[in-house]
Formats: sequence, structure tokens, C-alpha cells
Amino acid sequence: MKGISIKDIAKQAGVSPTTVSFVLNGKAKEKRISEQVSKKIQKIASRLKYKPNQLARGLRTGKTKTIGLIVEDIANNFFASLAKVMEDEADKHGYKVLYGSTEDNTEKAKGLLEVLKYRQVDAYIVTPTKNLDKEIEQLKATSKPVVLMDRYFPHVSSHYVVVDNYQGAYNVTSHLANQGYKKIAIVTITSDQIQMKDRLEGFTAALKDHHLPFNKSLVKKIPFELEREAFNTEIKKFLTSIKGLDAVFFATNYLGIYGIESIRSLGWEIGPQIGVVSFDDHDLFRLHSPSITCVAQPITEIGKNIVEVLMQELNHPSASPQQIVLEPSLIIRASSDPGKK
Amino acid sequence: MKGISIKDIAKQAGVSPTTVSFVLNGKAKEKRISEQVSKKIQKIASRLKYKPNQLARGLRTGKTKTIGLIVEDIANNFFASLAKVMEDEADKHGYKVLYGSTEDNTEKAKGLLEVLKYRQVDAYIVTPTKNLDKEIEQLKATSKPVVLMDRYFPHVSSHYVVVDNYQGAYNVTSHLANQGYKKIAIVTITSDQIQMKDRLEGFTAALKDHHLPFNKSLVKKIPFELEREAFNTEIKKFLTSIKGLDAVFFATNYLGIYGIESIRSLGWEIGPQIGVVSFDDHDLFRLHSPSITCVAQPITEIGKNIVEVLMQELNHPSASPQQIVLEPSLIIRASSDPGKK
DNA sequence: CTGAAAGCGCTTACAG
DNA sequence: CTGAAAGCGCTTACAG
Repeated sequence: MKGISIKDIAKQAGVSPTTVSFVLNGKAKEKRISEQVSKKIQKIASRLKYKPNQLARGLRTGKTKTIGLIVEDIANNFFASLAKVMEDEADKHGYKVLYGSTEDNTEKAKGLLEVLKYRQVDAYIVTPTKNLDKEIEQLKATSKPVVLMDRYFPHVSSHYVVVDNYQGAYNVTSHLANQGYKKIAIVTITSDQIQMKDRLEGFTAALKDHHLPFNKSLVKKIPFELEREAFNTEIKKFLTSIKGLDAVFFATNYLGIYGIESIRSLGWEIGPQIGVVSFDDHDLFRLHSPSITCVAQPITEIGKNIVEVLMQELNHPSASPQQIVLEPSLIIRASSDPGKK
Repeated sequence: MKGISIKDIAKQAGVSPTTVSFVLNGKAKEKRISEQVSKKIQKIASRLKYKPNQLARGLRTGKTKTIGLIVEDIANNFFASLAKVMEDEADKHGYKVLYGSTEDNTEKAKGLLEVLKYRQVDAYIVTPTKNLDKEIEQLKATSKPVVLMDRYFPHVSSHYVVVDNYQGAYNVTSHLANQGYKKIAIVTITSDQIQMKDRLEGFTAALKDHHLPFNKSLVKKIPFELEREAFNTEIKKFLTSIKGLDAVFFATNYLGIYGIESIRSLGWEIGPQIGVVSFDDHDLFRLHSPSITCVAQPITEIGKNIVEVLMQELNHPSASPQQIVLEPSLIIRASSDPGKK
């Protein structure tokens, strides 16, 4: 409220607010303000610890130096770690991040987009929910950069940064096959979105290439919004329903966590009795006994790429969308390779 | 940029912007605007999907409906989970959250406070670093509510929401003693801040009350900013240096994680050979084999309390600080009680 | 080389 | 019952 304004400085320096504005925005040279005046203004500004009011500036220029970040769940390790990387990167460019979680709920996502819009964020980083394609299209029309993350809409031309989910799933499934596992199931989320579709397709393609059996009874889809208890119940019911099952692939980190919990409560021995692999890495997977094989996403790289694309688009909007697909890496651990410690 | 403004509505309705503003801010009655005009304006506004420009409103009223959140590390499970709760709670009151991580670095914290200040956030939620007391005092002078979390400054009168760190540490240490462990060490962070001090004091008090040996060689302090490798090296060096050590208390969740990793790489058997307990809960602690005993903080309750205090202060600033101390809960698991599964 | 003035989109005391 | 006008703190075309 009671901040120092450009007027205060102008008064003290005996010049107009215009001149102060020019100097403080580094336009002294361009506007040919004399060295003397320029120095004087700088000195006064730093003495008074002047900080430009971002609201006023934003109202005038339309730029708020704020990025809107919409993730599925900020409490999830994957998104939280990514949020940290993006915070750091954005900070380097003087941007702050306003966040929100969709919980994979389209209505919540729409609400978040709306709020971010009338808060005039300069750009959006969005983990879209299903049916959010219309809103993403509309957003593009506002000429504010939008970068999708984790997933995208194949029929919408937009910037995005994702990993090769198909290849990741293919590799980890092939790895199970190579280890000698014969009957492999997958537990995934009830979702037709591209990232889950690709993981499922990578899984089935690998089974086919390794001449392993595949049918619908090997696929379990669970709705995202269930509680932990319900997830565990569903997973246990599924796993015990398959005769001869000897390995299972959990398609996200939280599914992997629920999966471990479920398998342990069944009393099965992970590794020898049932091979276990998961998408995404987690402290739990690294330190569990036995440790859990996973397909890890390169979090730092993803975060840096997202912000880089955003900054490029803010500075020089490009005609064609930047679509970056990073490679996830297979981390082989004891849960699929009992020989390992 | 090209948004609908109050002027557009005024033009279409054939009234002044003033009237539109009154109606849209629910002051129609108070300002005795006729039902007719009021209805008409409402209709036009919703037809045009009018969204008030928050910048303009903020510039005028000084309210941005934004909360600044400063945590130690948004990627850390504890802070990320809390961020989720606070996001939800703030949302109920129409507030959005701008976040930043200090990495326990005072300079970063100061920078964050400064940025949040000139972005005109309405209120602050701060996990203070050491030596941030001056800045917190100054902030109070601006009459924007500030709630400290996780820790506070004993000599600064401020709102805060924390857990009883002393009692939590006391209880978990007593539990170890009751289990028959005789030589108990603590691994903590190099920090004189209240939360770590209280945990250390709770630890030593419990040892004393149980007539167990205590001396400085049983306390290891590690600087926060070390890398994972270095943490593990330090922990291993420390644990192997104590003759007859049979239990260890890790004073934060990340220390607990590093600790488990270290102990395992030493080849020690957690539980029978060395009792292990940690502050904070984590998926890893719940699902590790053996599972890890911990002092869990009531995350949802903490988050709700923080936002509640903030909202009360925003609406009716109170004369005296609200200082809330919640009870953490002891969760006994196999790492300190080998009998457990 | 420097400044007066308009305007970004609101809110609100004041006037009638 | 309603509106004209000022002002929040900036930036920027325009003028000199």
C-alpha cells in the first residue's frame, strides 16, 4: 500500500515520472537521458529501495511475469519434483509460478484455467485432463503461450514436452520377458489419454513381440479418484484372479506404491514369485526390499525443457509447435531380477 | 488483453460503469439500483462472460487474492502434501497460491519475500530460515497477515502453526527405550532453529528420563545443503563410530530416507540389530521392509489451520498472535519393534 | 534531452 | 436511484 512510487522518486530528483520510468527501465540511452540525471535517479531509487508495483505495470503492459502451472496433483512426487525444477528455471527469467491441481477432474481443470486467465498469467503449463482440448484451443487464440506436459491431445496442434511412454512401457515389458517371466499383467488408470494409451500399447506390443500371451483379462483399469483402500482391494482382486500370473507392470508411480502394498498384504514374494515393475521412479522403489525396477522420467530435463519452450515462445512466438519427446530410462532392480542385491 | 471490460457492459446496458461495478460487486441493494437495471446488467455480464481484471481491481483495492507460500523445498513430500492441502483450502476462499522454495538458504528466502511483496500478495505463509526474523518483523509492519509454519522465532511475536516437536521427539525416543534399546543416537540437521532444537531436546530429555547414556558423540549434525552421496557418507561414518550403538533417530523425513539407505549399505539389519525411527511419515517408511517407526505430523490439520488463521487475520486482524501447536502421532512399526510384521 | 498527458480496468467518495 | 470524476502506479506515444 504505502510503497515508494515512481512519483516519489521524480519529486526527489526534480524530474518527471516519465524520466524516472525511462531510466529505471534501462531506456536511458535510447531516450537520451543525460548521464547526470540518470545516475541521480538510480541513486535515489536504490536509496528508497524502490520496487515497481507489478500490478500497475501489469495493467499497463499486459505482462504479469507470472506463469500458471496446472498439474494433476502437486502432492505427487513426480509433479512436486517437476514443480521445483520449473520454479528454479522460471525464477532465472524473473517469473513466478501460480499452481493448481486438477485431480484429473475436467471441471476443476476448467476452473483453474479460468482463474489463471483473469489473473492475467503470461503463459500456461498444463497437465491436461480429458476433454480439455476445447479449452486448450481457445487458450491458444489468446496468444499466450501454452505448453502441455506429461500428455497432449494428438488432434490439437500445441507445444508439449512429454516422454516416450510407448517406448518406456515397451522396454520395461521386454525386460520382464527377457528375464523369463511368462504371464505378465498391467495395472493402469481408467483413462483414454495419450500417455496411458501409449503405455498400454507399448506393453501389448512387447508381449506380442516376445510371443507372450495377451488378452483383456491381463489388463486392469482403475479409476483415478478411488481411495487408497479401494485401490488396494481392486489390485488384490485382479492379481489373484489370473492363473499363472508371474509378473505385473504398474503404469504410474502411485499405482506402483499401491501395488507393492497389495502384493505384500497377499504375502507374495516380489521378484522370484512375482516380477514387479512400475512407471516413474520413487524413493520407495529405490529403497524397497527388494528394490523395484522402473521406467524413470528425466525430471530435471523435462522441467528445463518446458520452461525453455515457454520462454522462447514468450520472446519469439514460433509458427510451428515445439513438441519434445524425451526418453525415459529403464532402471533394473531386484524386483524383476532376483539376482540383484 | 482483449477482454470484456466493465465499460463494454455499461455501453450495452446503457448505464455508467459505476452502476455496473456496483451491481457486479453485489452492492445493488446497498446502492439502491433498481431491480430492472440490476437484472439487465447481470444478464449482459454473463452473456459476455465478463471476468473482472484482477490486476485493475488489485491496483485499486490493494487486494490481489493471492497468498505467497514460502517453503523449504516444494519437492519434499511433507511440503508438497501441505501445499496441496493449502491450495484446496485457499481455493475455498477464492485465493490462489504463489510458491517458492528457500532450500534453507536465508538469501533465497529474503529474495522470495521481496518478490512476493512487490507482487502485492495479500498474505504470507512462511517456513522461515534462520536469521529471517528481521524480515518477518518488517513484514508485520505492512499489516499483511503472516503465518509461520513448521518453525518460528521464539523472540518474535507472530502467528504460527507447528507441531510439538519436543514431545514428538520425546515420545519416539522413549518408545525406543521402552523397547529395550540402550544406546541411542540422533542424526539431525546443522540448524539452531526451534524445530530442530526442540527435537534434539526432546531426544535428550527422554534419554535422561530413561537413564540412558548421553553425550555429544551420540549427536550428528549434517548441513542441509549436502548432496545425497555426502549425506550417506556422513551418516555411515557416524553410525560406525559409536561402539555398542543399537538404535538411531533421524530427525527429518529426508534424513530418515538417507539413513535407511546408509544402514542398508552397511549391511546392518534394521530392527533387531539397529532400531530405526524417523520424524515425519513417508510412503517409504510405511512400505519398507521392515517398516519404519515414525512421528507423523498431521498434515491436513496443519494445512487447514494455517489457512484458517490467515483468513481470520485477513477478515478481522486480531490483536494477539494465534499460535497453534498440534500433536504429532507416534506410529510404531517393525523397525523399532521386530515382533511386528 | 525532457515532460505533459492519456490510458490500462477497475472502485468509490461525492454530487445530484 | 444513477453518474461524472478521480485515482491506484505504471508506460509510452507524442510534442517540444
